Amino acid sequence: MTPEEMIEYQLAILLRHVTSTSIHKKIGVLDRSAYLLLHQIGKQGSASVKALADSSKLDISTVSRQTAALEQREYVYRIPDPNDGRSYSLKMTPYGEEQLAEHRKARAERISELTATWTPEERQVFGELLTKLNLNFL
Amino acid sequence: MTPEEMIEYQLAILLRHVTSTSIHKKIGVLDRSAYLLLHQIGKQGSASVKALADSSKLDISTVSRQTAALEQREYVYRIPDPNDGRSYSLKMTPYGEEQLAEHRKARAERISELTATWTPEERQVFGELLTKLNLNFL
DNA sequence: TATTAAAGTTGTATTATACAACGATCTCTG
DNA sequence: CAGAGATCGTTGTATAATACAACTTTAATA
Repeated sequence: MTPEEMIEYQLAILLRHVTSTSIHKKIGVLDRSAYLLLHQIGKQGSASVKALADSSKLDISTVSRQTAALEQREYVYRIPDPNDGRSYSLKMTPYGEEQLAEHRKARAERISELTATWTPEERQVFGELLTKLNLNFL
Repeated sequence: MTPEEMIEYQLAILLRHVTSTSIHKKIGVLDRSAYLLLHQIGKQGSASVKALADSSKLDISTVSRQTAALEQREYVYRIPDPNDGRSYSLKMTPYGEEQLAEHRKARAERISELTATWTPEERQVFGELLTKLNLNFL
């Protein structure tokens, strides 16, 4: 098997694993969508629905519903964009920040478990290669 | 950011990327489910619905529908299990083998593109670490 | 042998997603 | 500067993958 074949196959398996452990037995309180959106909002300080849709490669209608859910659960609040009456800035509430931090911690712990037998170098290299792969997806 | 945090975040992103490129713009003809099932059947020569459900960590009802679809498209056929009247052995048809091979090739090519700037060692290491991660999921 | 368990199918519900239609607002061109 | 067309966001609808529950048939066990 070539490395490319190994990667593609293992990615397919990984996807299956991760979806099956995240969809119904979600880690922590946030589902993957919520987690990624909060992460993105946190990284940028604030973001519009459109910006989130672009960066997550989801349809704006999907993100609209997801952000509405986040707002309803009081993870985020929205302030009207002063420069554009159609648009909002979504910002995290302190509660949202807290939930995100907690969630990230739970996820990182899960990774620690899954890589318990790895060397620190392996974890480092794996993280870097994943990052590099994701950059090339864009 | 710790390596664990980097890994968990990049995995979340990767999952988003892969689902968005696989669900609606599926590579080749097979969707991910079909691909993984065929792969599994191929690896073991044949498999029952139950065995596939176990190894893919999906509900048996889900796999039942998916294998029915595979059968309907003539990628697989079923022969009754001589030792168990409730069960079938699913085997790939030559056509199914062909489609699987083609699909794997398309996927591997996609990986080649995505890792075009990587060194061969990086690809090798990444494939190995992914494999190791998946083993720990079980 | 009678009861319980297991394999598979089918019905139903949920969830994440995309696309389409729409209202409100913005931008740009004549 | 007014109207046409583009854009932001929401909501309606459709689809696909999934799980759970009910059921049938067959096997295993007590």
